[in-house]
Amino acid sequence: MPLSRLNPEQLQAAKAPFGHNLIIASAGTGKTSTIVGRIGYLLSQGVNPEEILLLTFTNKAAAEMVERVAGYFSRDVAKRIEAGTFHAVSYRWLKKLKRPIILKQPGELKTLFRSIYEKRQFHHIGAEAQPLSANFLHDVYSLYQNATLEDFSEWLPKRHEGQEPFIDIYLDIVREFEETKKEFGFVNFNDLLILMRDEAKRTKLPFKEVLIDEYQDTNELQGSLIDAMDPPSLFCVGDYDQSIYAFNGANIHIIGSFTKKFLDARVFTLTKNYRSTAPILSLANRVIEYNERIYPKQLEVVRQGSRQMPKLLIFDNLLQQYETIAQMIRRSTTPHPQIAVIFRNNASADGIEAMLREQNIPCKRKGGRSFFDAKEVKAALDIATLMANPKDMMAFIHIFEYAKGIGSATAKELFEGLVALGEGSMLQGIFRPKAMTNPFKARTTNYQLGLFDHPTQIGSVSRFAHLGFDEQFIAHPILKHPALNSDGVRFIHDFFKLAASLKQKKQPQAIVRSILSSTTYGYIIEQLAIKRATLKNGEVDELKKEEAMERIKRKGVLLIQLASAYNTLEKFINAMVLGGGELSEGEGVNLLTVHASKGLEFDEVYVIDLMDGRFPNRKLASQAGLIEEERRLFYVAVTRAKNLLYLSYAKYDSFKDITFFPSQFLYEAALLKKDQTYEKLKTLC
DNA sequence: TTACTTTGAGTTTTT
DNA sequence: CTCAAAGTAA
Repeated sequence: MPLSRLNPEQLQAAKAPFGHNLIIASAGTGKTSTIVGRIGYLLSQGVNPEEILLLTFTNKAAAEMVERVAGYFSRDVAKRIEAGTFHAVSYRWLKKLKRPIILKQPGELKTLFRSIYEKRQFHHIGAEAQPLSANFLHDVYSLYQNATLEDFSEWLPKRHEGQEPFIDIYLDIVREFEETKKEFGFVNFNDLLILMRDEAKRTKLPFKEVLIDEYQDTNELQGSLIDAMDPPSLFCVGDYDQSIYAFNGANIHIIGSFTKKFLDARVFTLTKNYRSTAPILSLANRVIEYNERIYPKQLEVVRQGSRQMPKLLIFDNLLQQYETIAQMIRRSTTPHPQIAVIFRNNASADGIEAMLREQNIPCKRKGGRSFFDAKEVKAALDIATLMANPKDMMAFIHIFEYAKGIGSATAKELFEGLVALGEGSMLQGIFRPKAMTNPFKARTTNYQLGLFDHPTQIGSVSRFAHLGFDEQFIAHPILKHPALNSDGVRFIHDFFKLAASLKQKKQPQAIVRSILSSTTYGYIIEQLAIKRATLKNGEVDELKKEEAMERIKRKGVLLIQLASAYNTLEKFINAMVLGGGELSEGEGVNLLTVHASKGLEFDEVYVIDLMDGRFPNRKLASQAGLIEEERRLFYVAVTRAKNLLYLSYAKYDSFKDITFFPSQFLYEAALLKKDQTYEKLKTLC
């Protein structure tokens, strides 16, 4: 029973009565054990696993907790618990309710937003300020959805000065954006939560208790979703000092006002730290004391024995820092997976990774974003997406843009042509096209003036007869498109063949394999490799091309591996969107941003690049309240360490010729003696 | 409308 | 340095 392993204060929390329970769990106090214990307690009290909802910050965290529950009970019981991120759970529920939604990669819908934005004119408005750019407006809107329940027109001018004159145009863009998404069934991450909230308002969900991990990072949208679910019992676990997602609308007010919101609230505080040694903890506490306290912090160190002091490492040069740390890691007796290098900005990762590679030290880096951003991965997933959702015009366009002579405009017309030929179904349009003289009605009226009704002229089918394709294909009405050249026709032919073979398959892995070995995909990656190997003078470096091809193939292998874990194509594709960012590549030393390190622990930790401007990020910290958030980031970083903690900074970047001052947190940690530099840094916030 | 060239802007963190 | 936007030729 998981409860027997808990200490008295954890046990008290785990056995809390049903109701509104808040558990303040500082770093390393056994938060996960307490949640697992709580689930165990609920199950022992006769609550069905299906009636438990566990919301976590990452899907990995959810999987780990479910795994631990499985260890105490059975896999079958654990699997029936509804667990995952807010987004993943919402997605599953909306699917269960048969809502017609297609989850798209965030960047995709941003492109859609941009195309809607570009139809608008701004210059006729005599405003002093420049309008926000399309990308920026999209991000502002997305933050708005997460951060507040106010009207956009109220919220935006408060945050962006001088933007009132544009607000009507912005509202119109947003309206069309929402309408277009609805029309295609596309949803993004925010929509999942919003739609789920609407469902929760309409119908009572079957949960007896909702457990929320990392409650301090809940934003207004997530908060309103929980309110809408209105479960009979809440079990919220968090730590004020670890709130680091303000940029995503996280609001520490939500955890701070829990007892005001629920007058019957019970608060449990876990005070015993099992993770870190005393010197590490006291360093962390010294720094976080500089933030205003909401709850008093009274951490007790449990661990005794060897107590190595945290070490400050100072370097003259940035590269020297990376090099020396790589050497220290090489000489360390700590197993590599128990070592982490933690930094504020992803930019730090490249330097340290290169140095580790040089010394043959394997390392593991969160490769999620960059992996799925790669064009070759996108192309493969777009093809797969199209098989799962044949209505996805964006995926179709992305694929067909690779064909020579076909751009986004023609690709769109081809898609619409196929849909017309298939009487609403693109796939049917490919395989069983309706007899139709010309699927491109709109075009005939204003383009090339109907020339292509004559068999030998442009747009007629017979002009491709010499390419040697079978008669049935040559007769396909889609080939009547006047803009097509023989390259385009060949591409269409190969794609049709691929689509036919994919239609036979069900297993995602088999589908991915077919895609990767297809002529269409081969053609796409050939183009990508050539582009990457093209030198400034326009020549193609064959060696470079080979290398590019090699990298592309490696990603393909990974994609096949990823696909093996799923038994339907739809599940696979959506898991890639929902959990794609969590996937990491490689084995060995962990390279992590502070944000990514949340919830993890390591024997030996290096927090690097602790320079003013980088950490804290000066551009951000100068804004009100954000130096506190940077300080919490520092707190999260150092509290990852169990035994050994190294903090490092470099005085100079010789590549960019920048001189650095040490981070103010090093002074606050009393690793540096407060001097004029510190006084100067303080004035900057 | 596409394909290619040049210019220019930007580099925080994530589901 | 990378990548997107803008410009330009066909």
